Amino acid sequence: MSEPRWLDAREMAAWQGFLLASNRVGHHLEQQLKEGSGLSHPQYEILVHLGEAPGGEIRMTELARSVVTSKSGLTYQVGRLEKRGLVRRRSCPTDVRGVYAVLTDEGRRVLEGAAPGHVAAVREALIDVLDDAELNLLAEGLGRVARRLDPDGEAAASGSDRGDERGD
Amino acid sequence: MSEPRWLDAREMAAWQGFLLASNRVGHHLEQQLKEGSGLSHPQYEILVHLGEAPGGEIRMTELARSVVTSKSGLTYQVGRLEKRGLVRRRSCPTDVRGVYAVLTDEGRRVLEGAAPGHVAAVREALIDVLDDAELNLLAEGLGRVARRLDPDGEAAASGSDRGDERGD
DNA sequence: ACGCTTTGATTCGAATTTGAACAACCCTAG
DNA sequence: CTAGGGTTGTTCAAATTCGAATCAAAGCGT
Repeated sequence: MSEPRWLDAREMAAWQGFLLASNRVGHHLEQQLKEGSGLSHPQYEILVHLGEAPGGEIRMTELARSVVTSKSGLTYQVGRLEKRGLVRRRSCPTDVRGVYAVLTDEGRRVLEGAAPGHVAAVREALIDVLDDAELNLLAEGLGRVARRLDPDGEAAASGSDRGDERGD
Repeated sequence: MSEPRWLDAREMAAWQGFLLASNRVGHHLEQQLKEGSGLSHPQYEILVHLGEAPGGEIRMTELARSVVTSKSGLTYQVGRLEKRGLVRRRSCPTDVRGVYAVLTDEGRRVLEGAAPGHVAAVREALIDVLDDAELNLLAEGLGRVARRLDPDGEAAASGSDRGDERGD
């Protein structure tokens, strides 16, 4: 811990690229979603997860783990979605405290309406800008980065990936 | 605009990796900065830019362009930094409306105190997790992605990079 | 059955972000 | 010189975020 190892030019470029790309892609998608379907990105993510879950319902806590926002943030966003009729709350039969978030028909409709524009935006902003090698890097390298910072278990499967592949 | 081109498995993995890594690295650094120096990431970025500017001062509008936040967001954060004595405001002599944000001695001290821990965190979270080839791809690929989404000039220099390299 | 520790979800207050509206000002064409 | 158009920075309200505190209920060992 003597003199800190500063970043050389290449490392700096990588860091700057990562930082800028994160922010700009984030803003770009936020924008697209908002004007395309009136959804924020957190909200869209919630709908996606619900749409893929069997029965279209997930417990709040589990949902909070799959999504970027905190627990209280999730309560807020689900409340918002509920007010728009895209999601419904159902209390868990086996656990009085438990609450399921359930995707309504209307919610599924909105989700399916929003998805094409969203993937198109993702392609335009990120995927289609990169070549094969670069795509692999994002998947492998950044996957590794993300996994190392996993708030949950430090003990990730030693295989190249975990089992929670989800769509978009 | 017929049937949208969905993401195949590899593209999906890349997108997920990028998204997760962005969020987790962001949170990680935010956390580290906050408890290391009581600075938020936006605030730290402001100090860095000021620290590299000649005379340690930059016009508000120019600063707003270099940083992630919006114009009003910048006003807020500079106000915050001013209250902590790390930044001072100075009105521009040639333009009455103009305002320079100026790094104070105390501000420079705090910046220099915060920098080592920050780069260490950046290394730990991102840089040191990737090998040489991956760093190069990251710099090139995400640099390209970021440049394409540049809110300012669509007309970027055709060279591989622009001239605004900044430290961290 | 009884305490005690965890867990599930919400509520609350404080901090932050954004875009729109605003007031003041610069500059250039005519 | 002077009106019009663009700039500059701030203010404002609304939306969102987070973490800590809260409250009820489940799980557990005895």
